Amino acid sequence: MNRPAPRRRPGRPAKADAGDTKAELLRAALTLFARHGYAGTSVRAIAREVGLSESVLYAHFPGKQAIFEAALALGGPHITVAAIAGLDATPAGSPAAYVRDLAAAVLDAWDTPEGRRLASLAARDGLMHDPALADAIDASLEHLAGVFRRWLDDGLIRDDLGDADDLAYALLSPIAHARVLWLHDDATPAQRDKARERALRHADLFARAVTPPAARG
Amino acid sequence: MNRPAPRRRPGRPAKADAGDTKAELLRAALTLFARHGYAGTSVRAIAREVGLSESVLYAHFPGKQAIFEAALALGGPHITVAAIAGLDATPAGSPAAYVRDLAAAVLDAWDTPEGRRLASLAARDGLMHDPALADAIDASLEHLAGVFRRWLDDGLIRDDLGDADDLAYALLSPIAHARVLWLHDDATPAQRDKARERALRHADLFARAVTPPAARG
DNA sequence: ATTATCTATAGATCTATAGATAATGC
DNA sequence: ATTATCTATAGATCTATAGATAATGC
Repeated sequence: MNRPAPRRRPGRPAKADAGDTKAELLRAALTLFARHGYAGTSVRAIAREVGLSESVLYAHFPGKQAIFEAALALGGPHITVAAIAGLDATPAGSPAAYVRDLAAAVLDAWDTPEGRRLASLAARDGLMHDPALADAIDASLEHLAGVFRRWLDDGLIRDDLGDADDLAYALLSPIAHARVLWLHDDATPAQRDKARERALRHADLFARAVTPPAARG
Repeated sequence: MNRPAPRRRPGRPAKADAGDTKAELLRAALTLFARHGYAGTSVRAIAREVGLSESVLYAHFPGKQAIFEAALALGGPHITVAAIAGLDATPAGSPAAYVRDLAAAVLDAWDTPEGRRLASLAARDGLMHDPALADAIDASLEHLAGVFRRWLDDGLIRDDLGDADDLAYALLSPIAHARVLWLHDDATPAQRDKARERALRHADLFARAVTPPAARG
C-alpha cells in the first residue's frame, strides 16, 4: 500500500519533509495490528511502513504495548454506542422506520476503513473477550431494550414474542454477526455488500415480525 | 494447567514413560494457539507445555505451520455442519420443536473444550476470514434455508416475514454470535451460561415469530 | 538548547538442524 | 537398525537503548 519510502539521512528533517509522524505511526500500527495481530506485528514493521527507522517509535511511545493501546483508542467501541444513541427513537417515527435506521446507522459506523480494521483487531487479539468491549455490547443492547420497553408499554410492537432484552438481541446480533463475518479488514467489496444486504434484510424481517397484527395491512 | 514436567534424560524413553507424544503435542498446540494466536505461540512453548525439548516437535511435524494446520483439523467447522444435518427435519416434528432442537444441538457441539478453543483460534488467526470457514457457514445456512423452503411450501410457517434465506440467517446468526461472544476459550462459566440462555431464548422467540396466526392458540 | 531523526548494538527470543544418546524390536 | 528423545548451536528475528547528527526556534 505504501511506497517502501527511501530512508532519511540522520538529523532532524527539514520542516518541508516533516509530516505528522505520530499520527502516521498510529495509522500504520492499526493497519498492521489488524492484519497480523499484536504478536505478528513488529515495531520494526510499523516503522518501515511509514518509512522511518524503528527507533523513532520509542521517541513517540514508551513501547510496543503503548502503541497498541493508542491505536486501539483511535476508534473504540464507543463509536457503535454513539451511533445507536444518536438515533431518534421518539414515537414520532414508526418502530419499523427506527429499526431500519438503526441498521443503516451501525453499518455506516462500521463499514469504514478504521471500523473494519478495528473489527479485525478485536477478533485477532482477543479483545472480543475484553471487559471493555463486553460492556459496550451490553450498553448497546440495554439501550435498545429500553426503546423496546417503551414500545411494548405503548402497544406499538407485538408483546407475545419475547421481552425487551430478547427483542434487542434478536435485532442486533444478526447485524453484529454480519460485521464479524464480512466487515473485517480484509473483506472483499463483495463481502461488504453481502454484510450490508444481510443486515438490512434482517432489519426488515425483524420490523415485519414485531409489527402487531392490528397494524398490518 | 500442566505441571512444569521434569526434563527427560537423553535417549529414547522406556516404554512405561512413553505417552502418545504426537497427540499430546497437538492438544497443547491447540490450547496455546487458541490462547495466544499463531504468532504469539512459540514452538518452544508447545514443547514445554508437554514437558519435552523443542526439537522433538520437528520429529513429528515438518514445522510450526504444519502443527498449526494439524491442530486446526482436530475439530474443524464440519462439526457444526454435522450437528445441523443430523437433526430430524421431517414434518413429523413441529417447526417450533425443530428450531429448539437445532439451537440445543449446535450449542452442544460448540460448548466443549475443543469447540471453545476452535472458536478462539478462528477469531485469533483470521480464520473467520478463511474461505473454508466461509463455505461451512454458507453450507449450514443453505441447509437450514432448504428446510424452511419446504415448510414455507407446506404452509407450516409464516410466509410474510422474509424468504427462506432471510429466515435461516435470522435464526442462526444470533446463535453463532453467542458463540463468538461467550463460547470462546477463556469464557467464564457465567459467560457460557449466558451464551446458552441467549441462544435458547432466541430460538424460542424465533419459533413464536414464524408460527402462523392460524396455528397460534 | 531542543527536537526529530538516524546508526549501531545489546541481549532476548525464535525456528530449525546436526549430531549424541539410549531404549526398542528384529 | 530403528525410534524417540536429548543437547548444542546457527542464524534470523525482536524490543529497546545509547549516542550521533542536523534542523528548528529562541
